[in-house]
Amino acid sequence: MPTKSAPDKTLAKILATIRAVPRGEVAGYGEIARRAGLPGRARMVARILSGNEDKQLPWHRILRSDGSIAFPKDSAYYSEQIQRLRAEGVNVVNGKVRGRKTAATMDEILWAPPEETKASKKEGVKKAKS
DNA sequence: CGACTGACGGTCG
DNA sequence: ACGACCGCCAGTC
Repeated sequence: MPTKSAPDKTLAKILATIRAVPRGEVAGYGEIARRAGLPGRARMVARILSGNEDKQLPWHRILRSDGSIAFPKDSAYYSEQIQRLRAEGVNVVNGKVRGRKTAATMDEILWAPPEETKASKKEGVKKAKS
């Protein structure tokens, strides 16, 4: 194996970070790299994933920074990734993943955390709890 | 050693 | 919202 590439340590770190992504969650390439302590190595993460063979690896949870699928729509992986994500309860629309940022449903808005409390300035939007 | 490439990211028109 | 451009990093030719 001629290519020695990055130290196995780095590789392991990245893989570990990817595996650390909880089910039903998604993360960007750059995000993974950054979490792994490798800022600016987004492409390296992509390279690793491109050559991965580990089925255990939740590669489908890795998307672009804008939340879109990294594959062209005509790619087989494209649909597969979306299916896997949906299987985990992730909302995917038009090749893009809807994180909690985009409040798709009204429920999401009403149930949203006090972060965007701007809504609270309205009338009696009392916050509810589970 | 230099050019090309890629499951990227951010900016600009 | 979308595509064109440019910048980055590591690997391959």
